[in-house]
Amino acid sequence: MDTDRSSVGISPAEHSVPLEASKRDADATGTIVPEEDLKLEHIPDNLEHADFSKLLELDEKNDDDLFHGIDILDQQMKSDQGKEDIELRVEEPKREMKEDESSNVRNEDKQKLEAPESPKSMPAIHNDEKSVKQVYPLVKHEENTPAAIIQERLAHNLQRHNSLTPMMFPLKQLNELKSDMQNLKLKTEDGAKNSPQSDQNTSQKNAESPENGQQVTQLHPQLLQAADVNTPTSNTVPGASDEQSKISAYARLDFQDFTFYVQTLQVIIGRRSENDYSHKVDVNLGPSKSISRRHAQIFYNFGTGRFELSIMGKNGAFVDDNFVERGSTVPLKNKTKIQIGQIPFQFVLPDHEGNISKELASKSKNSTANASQPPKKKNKKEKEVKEVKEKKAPKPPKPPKKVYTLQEIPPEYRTKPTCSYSNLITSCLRKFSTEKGMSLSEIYSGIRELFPYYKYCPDGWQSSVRHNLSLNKSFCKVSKEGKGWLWGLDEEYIAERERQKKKQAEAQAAKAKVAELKQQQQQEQRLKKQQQQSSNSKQPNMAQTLAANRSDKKTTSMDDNQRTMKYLQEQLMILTKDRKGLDKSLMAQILTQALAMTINQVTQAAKQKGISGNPLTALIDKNPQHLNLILAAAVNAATAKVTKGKVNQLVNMPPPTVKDQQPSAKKEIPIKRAVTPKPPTPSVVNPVHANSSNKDQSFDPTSLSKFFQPKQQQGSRPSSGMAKTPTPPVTVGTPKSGVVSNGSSVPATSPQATSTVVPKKRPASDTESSDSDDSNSSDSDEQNKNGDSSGESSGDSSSSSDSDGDSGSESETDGSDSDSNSDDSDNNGHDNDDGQSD
DNA sequence: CCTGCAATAAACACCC
DNA sequence: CGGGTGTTTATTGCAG
Ligand SMILES: [Mg+2]
Repeated sequence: MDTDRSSVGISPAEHSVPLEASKRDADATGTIVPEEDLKLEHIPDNLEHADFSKLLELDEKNDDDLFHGIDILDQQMKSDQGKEDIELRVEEPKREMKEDESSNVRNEDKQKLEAPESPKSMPAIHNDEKSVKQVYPLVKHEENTPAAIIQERLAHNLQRHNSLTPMMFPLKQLNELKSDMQNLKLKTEDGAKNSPQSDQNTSQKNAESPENGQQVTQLHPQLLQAADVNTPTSNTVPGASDEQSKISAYARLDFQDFTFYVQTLQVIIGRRSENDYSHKVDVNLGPSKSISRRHAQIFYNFGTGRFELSIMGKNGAFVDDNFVERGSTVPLKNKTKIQIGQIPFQFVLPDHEGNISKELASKSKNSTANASQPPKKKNKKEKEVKEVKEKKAPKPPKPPKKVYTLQEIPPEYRTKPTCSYSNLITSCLRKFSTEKGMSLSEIYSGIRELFPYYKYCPDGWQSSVRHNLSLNKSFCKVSKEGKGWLWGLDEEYIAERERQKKKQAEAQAAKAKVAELKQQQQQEQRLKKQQQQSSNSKQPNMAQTLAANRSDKKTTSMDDNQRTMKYLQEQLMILTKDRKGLDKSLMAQILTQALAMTINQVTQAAKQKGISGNPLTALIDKNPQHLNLILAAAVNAATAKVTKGKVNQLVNMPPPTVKDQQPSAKKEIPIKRAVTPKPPTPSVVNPVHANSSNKDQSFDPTSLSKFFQPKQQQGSRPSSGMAKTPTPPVTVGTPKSGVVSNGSSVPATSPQATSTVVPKKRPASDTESSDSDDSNSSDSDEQNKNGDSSGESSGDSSSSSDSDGDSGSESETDGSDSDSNSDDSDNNGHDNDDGQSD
């Protein structure tokens, strides 16, 4: 009964919801977020479509009832086609409800749903049944045998058509396979005796449903393929008595004495005695009491794309010789051995071609190659959650987690949200976190709140969330609480990353621009040539003339650009005369990037300064040396990038060509000494400036060059990173605004200074400000301290390199190997110390 | 074909 | 001992 602790703090919403996993433990931590924060609105109340409403109803019922959902589903589908579902009635005249172990009491509800209307089409059905039997004479069963019952079932299965179907196999040679079956010997031999007739022989096949047509398809397009193939006419009676080739099914259950074809997405396996019509059983395993009425269910899990087996029977079952307790659900692979009570059987999937795989695991259970999934869904986007459900086994140990059945999940929550985990976590923290952060379980709940999909799907996502928290630098531990940490966002890092992204985008744009210019240039040249030729030859013909004119026009307009480009290219060539062993393609990349960077930076700088016109041209005219410096810096930066740091200084900073400036000033730039975020204040002083006229002021070499530095550097990030303050506990709460504007120079502005923070120890002089926050400061401070002192800080700090790493591609190499080790160890190990201070 | 990235799964180490 | 947490790694599939 305990509800998941996570839910505790977080959403009231959870209550109303079916209730999810029940984990329990209310540990102290529980408290946390103000409940109000989370609200739920997932409950679908807007379903107007009849189908939906049915689903809803289902939702409200409890587990047991759910199992019957199948009918509903089927029915719905059928109804679409206007078919019959009569058979149901036929077979189960009236179920008196009662007995079923747990609670079938509510079955009736469902029944209403399923068997609403009229029986008019009945007749046909009957025929079908007969035909079926006829068709497959091979089977001979006496009335009460399971086989007989099954057959009965099949008969109506015939009519149902499966809508969402995984792939089916045409069972042409089913029979052949059976032989293999024999191989299976489960430990049940005796069982057979016990339940004498239970497993008699009978082979049955279910005919298949007719049109699985298109509507169904939408959901699982592929599923159908196979079906389509065979389905043709088949459906109801495979009229052809001679060949059973028409049968199609998603899978097959091979019993020692008979075969059951799984032609619906869910099949209930259990016990049913002759007169007992109280419950529906697709596969009757006979009267043995060791088998529950609804002992197991085989269903197709759309989420995992495979069939799964849920054990509901009290005595559990054996799957591939391993005991599976009640309440558990296990995936079924091709040829999975299953034993319920004393009855062993094997689950067999069709092979890809749609044929039954025949090789079978005759001998050893070797590795069954193909995974179990028969139908795979093709578009991943539409992934659907799935589920199965189950209940908790009282005595056996654990209350597994509840698994939901497709029908149980509100339609709107069946598909996985597209956003990435990092976005998921970020928005969760932004929305629910307090300055202290959120605990893992709170994050889980927050995410479920944000996207109810996660309430219904299997827990793998939590692993992903943890993985993200650890790995992604955007998330940091803010403070410690009991078991784990409270997580928060590292706004600084995020801002930084964003900046970087932007920059990259710009660079790309610039590159594109360069490419464009180049093309134009080429074109122009071509035209020129043509012109020349033509003129030489004789008189230009019309076309040529026109072309020429046109080109002229363009030319003039782009004259500037061309000239500039040409100039830049020339300069670049000069600068890079010494290629230091780099090959052509690399050089090409470097030059292109350098060009792009230069253009980009100059343009931007000009924009900032409000300079209009073509800044490059202006620069060329007014201060070529300066331009060269920029080019040189760009080349170096591009080189570092392209070579991943192998080569850092392709060009000597004091540019060869035009040098004569102040190498000193610019020199510092390229390296990554990070640390001081210093604005380019240095007096700079330099000839250049001097030389240049005032106008140039707009371009400050230093500042520009800065842009070209490999990466890390910039602003705050580095400093913080290095400093190690593992990012001041940022708080998540306030962040909204986010981003810091400025970029380059000082980190200072912390995004939202608001909370916490306080860089703490860190000798570094610089780290920016310490913001003070009154309110939280105290707490945060302390926490910070802890954090710092604790290993973590050390880890990070040590990893200053790593900080670099991520940002810059170049560092990759180094960062990865050596660093990681040391860092890691640090991190992990240390955590403890601090720990409990709180 | 290679690289980078996000999603997944899991193995492990720790802590309660 | 067992579950919740954090870290890491390996794998996979997609995208550029
Ligand atoms: Mg992290």
